[in-house]
Amino acid sequence: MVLGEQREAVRLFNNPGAQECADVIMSAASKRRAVIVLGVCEVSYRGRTSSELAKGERLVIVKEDGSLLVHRTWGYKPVNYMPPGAMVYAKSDSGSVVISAKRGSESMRVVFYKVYLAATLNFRDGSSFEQKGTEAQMRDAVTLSPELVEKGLRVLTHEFQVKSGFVDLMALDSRGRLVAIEFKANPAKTADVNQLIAYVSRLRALSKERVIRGVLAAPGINKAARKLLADSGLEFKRLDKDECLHVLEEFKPTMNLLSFIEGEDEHTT
Amino acid sequence: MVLGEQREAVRLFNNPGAQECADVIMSAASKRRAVIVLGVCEVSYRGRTSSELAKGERLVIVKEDGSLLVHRTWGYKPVNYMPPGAMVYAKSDSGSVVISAKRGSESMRVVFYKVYLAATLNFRDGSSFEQKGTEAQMRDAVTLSPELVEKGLRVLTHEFQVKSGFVDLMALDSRGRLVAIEFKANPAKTADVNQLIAYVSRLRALSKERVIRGVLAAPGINKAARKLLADSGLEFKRLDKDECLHVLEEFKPTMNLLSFIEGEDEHTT
DNA sequence: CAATGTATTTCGGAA
DNA sequence: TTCCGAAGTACATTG
Repeated sequence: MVLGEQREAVRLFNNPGAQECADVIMSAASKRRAVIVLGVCEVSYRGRTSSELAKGERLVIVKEDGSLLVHRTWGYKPVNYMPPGAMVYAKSDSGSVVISAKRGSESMRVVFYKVYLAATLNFRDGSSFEQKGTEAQMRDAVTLSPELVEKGLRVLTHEFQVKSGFVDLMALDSRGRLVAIEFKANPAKTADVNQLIAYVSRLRALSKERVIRGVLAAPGINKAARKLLADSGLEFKRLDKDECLHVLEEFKPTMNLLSFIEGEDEHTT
Repeated sequence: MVLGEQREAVRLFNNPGAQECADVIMSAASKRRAVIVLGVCEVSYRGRTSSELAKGERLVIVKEDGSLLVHRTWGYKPVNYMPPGAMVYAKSDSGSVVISAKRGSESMRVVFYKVYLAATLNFRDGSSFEQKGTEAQMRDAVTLSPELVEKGLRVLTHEFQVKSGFVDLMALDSRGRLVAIEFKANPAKTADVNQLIAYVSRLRALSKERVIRGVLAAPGINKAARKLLADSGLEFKRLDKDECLHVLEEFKPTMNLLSFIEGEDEHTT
């Protein structure tokens, strides 16, 4: 493909026969290389559910980690797939290419009646994927600047475990009341309120004499969720993702969060 | 690609120049056809979060609905993507191919420094995707055969709305107590118990004199969830997916569920 | 290893 | 259109 180079990043097989195509897939699998196959196929899956997909033209990707994706020409999600870790086999069977994938009790079978194109990928891709603006970062920002939620707030701990799960952040307000804070990076929904309800009721069961506040901190909240929250005696605090990122940027030069928290724990005796 | 046929399912562009590649993508977009591009690219995304992905060899799929996927050679999920509905543009810029996608406040930019292969797909795929063994089907099976959960159970309604959400199935047990049933197609977790807790506490608030039972019906349950369930005075009922499917198969010849339920509603005055 | 919760969740259905 | 919850969720993280 790329003449003059040692490594061939892409090797094409145009209109391969069934046997050739099966060989290409098996050979790629043995070398831990990804393969893409374009053609007419049908797919069946047995495992967590069962599914059947009748004949049609699709793109199939067999990845080097054993994951297998069947993509149509529309939609974000693959119409059928196997998660990473599957054992993938391919064979020729009466003019068709049969790709089978097994992973525990799950199995998938793709039958290609016609293959337009197969390509093996010998790709290099060591780059890391950097992402900003997640829920964890909102929590970190509030840990660094509790006033993002309210003035006088003091952070006690994060990921505090109760039976129903983990409270994102536990804090004390200016009047000494415990505050359980649940962060959401997206507009809060009823399910998120349920989560907070469960946490707060657990906390109240743990300590009946203390006043426990529950705060849902998110960039927004829908109407039903807001109503449920109010009815449950809990609070909403709008928290902007950009503000949080801004705070993190400010603190970044000084220290990183991990060492900050670890250090504090060590100094607190 | 397929000689002698009118339609060309796959059109290949081997080592295309930047301008040619951009043209191929724009032309495919205008005809609502999918394109795949193999090559060296970097990706940035701004929107719900921000992300940067440095240079590496990847497979990019531009689909006919405007979705755009950047796949590495491993992993089920695309490393970067735009959901369906994006406006996709491509242009050549100083030897590189720049693909931009916009959708509301989200935007993505893929820069290809080298394209090994581009292919436009003129695919036919009208087949429907059939799936069996979902949570909704478990609920339907129990509606048809309430004894799957327990003897003497009578189904009242499904998707009963309370403030916290929708109760999968409401029923009366043999002693006239209300039973709220939550189905899970997968082994039940703490989060599922929290959901049931929220529903049952809502129902109890609605009718203080009635006894309300809460049942979590799933093929299994993990330990923590089972403990939380017991502590909350709720019940677990193991429900096998295959049994449910069996019931559905049995009833299938007689009537379909929809007409069954609709009909019952009409006759109930 | 199991369990827990996020996700640029996506997707479909119902109000 | 908005809202809601399931998903063959996948995935990272932590006990």
